[in-house]
Amino acid sequence: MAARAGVGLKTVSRVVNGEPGVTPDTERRVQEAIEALGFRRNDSARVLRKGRTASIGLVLEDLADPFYGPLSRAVEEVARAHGALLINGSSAEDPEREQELALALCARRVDGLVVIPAGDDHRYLEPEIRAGVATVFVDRPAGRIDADVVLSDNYGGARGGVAHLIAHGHRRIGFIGDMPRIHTAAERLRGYRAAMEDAGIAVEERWMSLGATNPERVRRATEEMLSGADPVTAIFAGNNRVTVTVIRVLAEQSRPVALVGFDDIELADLLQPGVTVVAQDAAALGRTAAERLFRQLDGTLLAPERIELPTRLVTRGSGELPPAV
Amino acid sequence: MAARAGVGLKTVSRVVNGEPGVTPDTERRVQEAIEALGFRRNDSARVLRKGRTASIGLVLEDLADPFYGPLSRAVEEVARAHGALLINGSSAEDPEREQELALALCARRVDGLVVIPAGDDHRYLEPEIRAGVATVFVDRPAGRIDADVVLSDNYGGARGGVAHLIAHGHRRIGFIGDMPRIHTAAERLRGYRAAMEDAGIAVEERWMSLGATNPERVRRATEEMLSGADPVTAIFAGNNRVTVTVIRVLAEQSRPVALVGFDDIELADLLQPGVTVVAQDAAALGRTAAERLFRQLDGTLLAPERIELPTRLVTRGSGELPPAV
DNA sequence: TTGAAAGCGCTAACAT
DNA sequence: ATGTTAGCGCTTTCAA
Repeated sequence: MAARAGVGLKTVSRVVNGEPGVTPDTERRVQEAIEALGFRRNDSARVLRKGRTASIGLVLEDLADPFYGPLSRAVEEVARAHGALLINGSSAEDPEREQELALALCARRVDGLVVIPAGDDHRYLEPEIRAGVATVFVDRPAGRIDADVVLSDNYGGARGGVAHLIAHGHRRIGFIGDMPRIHTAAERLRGYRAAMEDAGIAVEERWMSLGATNPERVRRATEEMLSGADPVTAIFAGNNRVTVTVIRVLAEQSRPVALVGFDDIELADLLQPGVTVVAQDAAALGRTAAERLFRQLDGTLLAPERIELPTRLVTRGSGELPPAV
Repeated sequence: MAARAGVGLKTVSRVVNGEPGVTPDTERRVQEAIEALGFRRNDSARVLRKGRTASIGLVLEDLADPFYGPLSRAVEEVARAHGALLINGSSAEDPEREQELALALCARRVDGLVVIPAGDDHRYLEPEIRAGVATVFVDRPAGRIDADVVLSDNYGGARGGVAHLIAHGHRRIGFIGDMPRIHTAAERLRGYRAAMEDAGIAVEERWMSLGATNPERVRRATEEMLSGADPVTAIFAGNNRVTVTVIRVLAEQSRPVALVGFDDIELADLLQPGVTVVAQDAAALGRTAAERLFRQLDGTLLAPERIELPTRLVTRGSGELPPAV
């Protein structure tokens, strides 16, 4: 490479990186050689030498979920603004896979890591963090480790949503959520209980159903709450997956059942009735986390913080239905 | 590291990589040292030496688009099955950004590249391909370069969808699509024209509108087609973004207008009427492309091929409405 | 079974 | 303005 241009190795390096101190004439000669020989810089070697990879990792649950797409995109935008690439992987809600992925990313020497936890113990990241890998957790808190966390106000959002149903006259309100080991699910359930308690309503066991969010289970849970002697008159759906299935089941019912869902859904406004939701801003979640990550990297070393983003109640009709007699 | 365990450098390497030829006793000593000193293998150096990175790149249009989420996830699954990580970036439909991203990925020495083209000239990838980077294009064909391509049958799908409308009595049918420079948009328009021609219908200019898919423009285009002397009685929407906006506009109309959309949409079955669509399988697109990529990598060197996946007409009501008088 | 030496492609530090 | 040297952390090769 250098030989072909008849210059020293370092000069080539200078040209490639646009560093100063090269005569226009030499530069041209080097450029020619680059073209002719088809030179392609090897960033692996560069990384090895410089210590920074200009890439960050994102471990999330499922890239195909409409909630994580925008989040991921927001992280990518911030990374791009900082000249970094994004490597991402899906944990599929499996703690082991989360760890495996996160450590693989660290072995690649990503500069930082944004993690949407599947597990509840992140001590395995301690050596990495000590070694300088910036780390931020999003959507759910880190487990057994002190780190930056960016969350939505799951508790407050759910509490507000359920209070909204109560304000519209409901007392028998069902809650269908994700597996209780998932932090967001637990928090939303807590919000549900709080709103009910605020209204002096004693919650019955059969009004609550936590578990996998696959359509079959959610359908069964919904149907059970709607049958029997004193069926619920309203349902609070714990996330977007649940909401979609509950909508399907409610559409088959003869009497109207009120519904408020956590997470916004596309076309929710066009259904009959429109679906009232507690919306969280997935993009803001991602953006905030990524910005925090790069601030860690900038050396503005700040103490780990817990940032909570507000949710927003969007009324569209389904949450304002009165209890059916 | 090696010093601490009192062994040679290579022995540590052997232990870390689980290579044979180490006494259990020595291995234990090395493991201890690893724990104590918090060793973390640096894959950058490994890559530099081995030549392969066990990672592939994915350049797509927008990770936040519900069409690309599942596609990306499918690519990731295949990569994972082959022990590779996925690095992905969004081109935002900007050819320059596509190129910048693709080349950045190549500089990182990804083993392969899956590209959803934004531009129509991919000669810039020739040196990379020659250097051994496996490359597959998805969703849209490569430009001015001979490479593997995995596509949906955009032409046939659109033709079938429009024929469906014609079969239900429509003759004045509008087509609203993406910018004509985008291959899928052009192909779908071609399918529209073919179906119309098959039926002996002379297409009028004002029935066709191609351009950006932002809500404002699509809304305007829809409203124009629906006004005037001989308004269209049916609309074929060129992709999921367009469909969503058209649904909104149609919901405001007093008379019913038939609609068939390209791409499936969540909750399309629950709207009134249900939305008839030409569905493509985004996950299959991604899976097929990624599998092809790894077959290139496996050395089963095959000649570049063009694979076309079928689409599926899903009737739900909106496409079966008769023309309103 | 183990180790020493060379080198992957690059850049930082120091000549010239 | 340009070149030389050393070394990033690992694996490959060959020798002990």
